[in-house]
Amino acid sequence: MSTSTVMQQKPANETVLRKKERTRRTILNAAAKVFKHLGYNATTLKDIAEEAGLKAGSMYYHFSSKDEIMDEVLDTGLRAISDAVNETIEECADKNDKEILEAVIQTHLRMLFLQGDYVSANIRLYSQLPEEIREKHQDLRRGYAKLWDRLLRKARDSGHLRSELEITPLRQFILGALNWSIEWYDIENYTVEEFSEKAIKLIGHGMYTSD
Amino acid sequence: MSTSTVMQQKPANETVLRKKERTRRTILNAAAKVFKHLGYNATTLKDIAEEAGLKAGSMYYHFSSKDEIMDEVLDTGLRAISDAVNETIEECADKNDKEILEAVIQTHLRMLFLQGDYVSANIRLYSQLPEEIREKHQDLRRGYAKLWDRLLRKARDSGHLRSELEITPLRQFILGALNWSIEWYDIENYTVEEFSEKAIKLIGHGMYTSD
Amino acid sequence: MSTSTVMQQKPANETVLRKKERTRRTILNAAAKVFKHLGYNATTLKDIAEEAGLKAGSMYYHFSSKDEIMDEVLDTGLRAISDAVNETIEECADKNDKEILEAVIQTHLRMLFLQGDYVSANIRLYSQLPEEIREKHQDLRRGYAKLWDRLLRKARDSGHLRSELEITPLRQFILGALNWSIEWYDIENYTVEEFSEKAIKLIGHGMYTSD
Amino acid sequence: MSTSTVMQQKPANETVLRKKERTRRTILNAAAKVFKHLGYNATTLKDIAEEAGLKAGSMYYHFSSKDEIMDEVLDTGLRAISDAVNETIEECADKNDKEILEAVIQTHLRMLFLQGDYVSANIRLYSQLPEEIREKHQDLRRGYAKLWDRLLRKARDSGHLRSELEITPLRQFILGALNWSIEWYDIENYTVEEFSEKAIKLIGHGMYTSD
DNA sequence: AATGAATGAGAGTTCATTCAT
DNA sequence: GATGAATGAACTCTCATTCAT
Repeated sequence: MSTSTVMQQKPANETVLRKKERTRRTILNAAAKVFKHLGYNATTLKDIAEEAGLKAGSMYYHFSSKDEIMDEVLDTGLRAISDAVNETIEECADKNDKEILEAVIQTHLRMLFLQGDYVSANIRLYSQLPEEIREKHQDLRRGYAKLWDRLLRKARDSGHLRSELEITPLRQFILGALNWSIEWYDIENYTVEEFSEKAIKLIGHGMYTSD
Repeated sequence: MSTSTVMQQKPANETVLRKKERTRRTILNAAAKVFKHLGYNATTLKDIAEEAGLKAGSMYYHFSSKDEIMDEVLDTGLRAISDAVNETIEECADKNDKEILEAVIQTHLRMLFLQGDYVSANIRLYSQLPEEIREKHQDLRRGYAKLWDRLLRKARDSGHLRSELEITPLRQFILGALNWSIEWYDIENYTVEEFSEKAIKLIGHGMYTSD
Repeated sequence: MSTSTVMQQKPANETVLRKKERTRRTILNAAAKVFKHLGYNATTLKDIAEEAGLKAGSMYYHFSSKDEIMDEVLDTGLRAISDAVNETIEECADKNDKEILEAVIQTHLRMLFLQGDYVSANIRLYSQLPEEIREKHQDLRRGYAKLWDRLLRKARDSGHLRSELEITPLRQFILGALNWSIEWYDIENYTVEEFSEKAIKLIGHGMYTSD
Repeated sequence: MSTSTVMQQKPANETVLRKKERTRRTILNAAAKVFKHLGYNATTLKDIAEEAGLKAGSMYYHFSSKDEIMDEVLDTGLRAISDAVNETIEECADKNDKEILEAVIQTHLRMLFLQGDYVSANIRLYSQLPEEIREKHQDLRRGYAKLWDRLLRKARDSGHLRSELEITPLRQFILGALNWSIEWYDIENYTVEEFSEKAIKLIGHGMYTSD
């Protein structure tokens, strides 16, 4: 009844909410990690549960199916990288299209390697998912692709890229080269910055001696 | 028991052997196709059997496990692309390192898109396989990687590639860009030759306007 | 601790008791309804809880198991119909055995169709219950059967029923015909009174033309 | 190559066919028995498998789901009783409608008590089945109901039954009384013939002394 | 060489039940 | 008194594998 009572209750309530949310997050983290490691089909709910520190059946209090977990991992990953790239673009408001492109490449790689398992799980698993799951996720993916297409088109229009390059295959080559690095990049060898620099140089100027 | 009986058996025996070999091949073809399409875990032996025109149990006469089939599909795929690349190199004995590299890129892509399902199954599935299967296949993979490394190093030493490029990441970038194309390349849009040309130009000269 | 405190607590306590009792009743009503609709096994505690407006776990404050709820629903249903029949008999003190029998048939049907879900849940579910639950309920059931047997025997002794009829099968036929009607009787077609009249005539005089 | 070879193969083939068919039948028999005893939901595939002498998973070689087994048990039961009743009618071609009706009642009861578990499983379980299964089975049920309706209408039109009786409720009362007997009839007390006679008398002439 | 038939291990999922809060 | 959260046992179903024929 006193103010203090109300204030005591509020945090209590919040704590409760946080507990559920915390467990959900724990499960998703575990799922992202295991999914990324084993792939979709080979990952068992038991695997995820063990990683999250609870029993398989318990996860049904938080999610209604394995697919739903996968859905959320996928979306979280793509939103994370998409948001980061958008933010990068905003921060580069005063730079030219080439500089923006390079910043975005770096951000894409940074998210791929440093940002938990969501992004990398998304990239690694997408192609091996059952149609049904992939479909639900398609719109987000397309959105990210269009974001790149806009950047590339702008850079081409402003004369930074060769005019004969077609946007779609270009984007696919670039993202292919970047994404594939998840299979082999070892942070022990280069920092993400060093790695990005290499990638940018190669994608930008190619491998041939320029003469 | 009579001589004639023995002589009848011999060809019969040969035919039997040939038939066995033929069925093995049929199973492998079916397996490559289905594995490529569905992935390792999602593919059932029944799926493969149906595609091959027999019953699941029958395959155990030819292979001792699902893994063994996968093993052989993987190896066949890598041997095919590896042999093709080697052959290309031989054919290019009189060309310079740059020309060889470009020919090899084209061969790699040609094998990926035109050569049955073994090569593409190998490329698509490798990363999602159980550790245990991947390990067995590692040596072959490494061999193919070294083959590329040799080509790239030679081209760099002969002044065709920028001297500051490190071989290993370079190879990984290139193969990443090429291999990833399996997820999106559509033969309806460009012939493999057109496609290769684009890839070579991009990898060779980069996307920037050269000045 | 002061008198007033005690006096405040007393009503408070009573309210609590009443509330507890009220919730118990709410749960039982919900249970009867859902059990009747879905059957014993297909009904989840969550279903009942939702119908009762609380959460599944909460019911364990009022009942110690699903079986206990079922027990009580069963007993309540049989007590209701049994009490109603007894009351009817009392009210018919001045009527003859035939008239009593007819009144009782009507009461049985009225309870079956108009009296909440307890009676109908009892009738519908009894036969599909696990042995263990059925056993606990057996005595009540037998009591109701004996009640009918007494009525029938008396009516037979007083010459209203054919003397060659055996009481037990007779009772079972009658109750069978009446109880089965729960599967098909539609209150939209006839009122319970019309329906009872039909039933009484049929059971009383049979379907043949009487000659 | 000789005729005898061909003839030897044929039985072999037949035996194989029979084996599969025999196991199917074994499973269905087991299912009918257990379903009848425990009800649909409480019956486990393990229960059925044990009764049939194999493992739960093995049944999926013969049926594709629990529901499919239930479907077939239901249909088999209704077809059996329906066929038997039709046959009875044919055999009674020279009898009058009343005699036919009585013969049919006896057949219905005979099937209910003597004819394996299919018929009784059908009668006992129908009302507790999930909507979805019930729907598939509805047509057959309706067919059987119509068969009775025809008999009853004919008997009424030919003056054997009271003219004021409505067919549908009459049929439901009769079948209710007959079917319910499955819950209590004990073959130790009366033969099916004795039992049928009682039923016919009661349904035909009612319980009242006729004056 | 191939098939029919069965198995057992393990998958995802459901649910009555428990218990700290 | 009630809830949120978790558990464990059991369920239906799938599948690689086996083996008699």
